[in-house]
Amino acid sequence: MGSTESKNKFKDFLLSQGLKSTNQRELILEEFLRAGSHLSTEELYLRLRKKHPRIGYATVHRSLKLFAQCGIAEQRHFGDGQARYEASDHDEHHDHLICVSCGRIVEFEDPRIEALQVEVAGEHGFLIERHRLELYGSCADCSSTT
Amino acid sequence: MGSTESKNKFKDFLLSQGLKSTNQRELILEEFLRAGSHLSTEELYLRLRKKHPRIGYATVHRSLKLFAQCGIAEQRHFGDGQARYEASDHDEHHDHLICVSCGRIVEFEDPRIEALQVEVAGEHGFLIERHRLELYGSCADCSSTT
DNA sequence: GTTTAAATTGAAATCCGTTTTCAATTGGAC
DNA sequence: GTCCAATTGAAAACGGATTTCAATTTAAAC
Repeated sequence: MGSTESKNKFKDFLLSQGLKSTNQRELILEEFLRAGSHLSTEELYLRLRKKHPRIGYATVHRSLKLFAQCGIAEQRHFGDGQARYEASDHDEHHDHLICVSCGRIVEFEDPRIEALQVEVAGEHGFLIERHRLELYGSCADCSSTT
Repeated sequence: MGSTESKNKFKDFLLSQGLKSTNQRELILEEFLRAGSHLSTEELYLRLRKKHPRIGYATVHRSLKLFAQCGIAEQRHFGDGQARYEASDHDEHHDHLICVSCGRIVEFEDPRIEALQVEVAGEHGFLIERHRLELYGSCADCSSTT
């Protein structure tokens, strides 16, 4: 999903919900899209504050929740105790590789794993809605320097 | 890992770490092993308090952490914001199916998925230490009643 | 059994990320 | 411009996890 597309989708969402388009929401969305994925609320807030010191943490928090509701962002938890958000790309689902040493996060997808998940769930009578697959380990850089 | 085995392992662990074997720790471990898996600290604490009103939440919390350190328990997070603990079974790793409707948690394992994980990680230069795979959906009971 | 030093306990306080409150401000329909 | 509802930011509240600390218990030494 492109940057313009996300912005339009968000505007449509605001309209459809009777919500207002504000300067803060535009600034926050722009920085969110620019900043790359997997940012925590805190990180996005700090980035924004550099240029726009009058934006409050609560507004960043609320905006990220709106982005998630509207479908242009997704909330993730990688076990470090804080929520992270990434821009959605509805065409392609993906999972994550997380380097336990440097924190690098790499996205991947594998249809074979997805298929097996459905199969295994079926064997237990489950109908899958969503899943979470995270692989924790060392990335190439961190493995070589040990 | 049997109940007696876990108790012995915990005693050895306490000795090796210069920690003390106490009445509370024994009671908490017994209830933990009896209660079945995926309990939160709160849940275990409430169960214990029925028979032993003088046991404090902090002690339950600290004991669970010790169980995890010693290897007879593992901490899990299923996205409801609180940690859960399950008795370890070091022979057999497993993942989880979680029913989003009734909260039922079913364990499963699939070597084919595990193998693919290693393969995919390798393609990205990662060496996997551990992973987390959770499938969220409706269990048979909940699917049929809708 | 008594003494003693160190570990443990439980209640309460603290931490820390998330979420809510509320008075002041802003958006946008009219 | 007027008006009402939505929004904002600072601060407070929240909730689970963790720590503090004085009192207690453990178990090793005597």
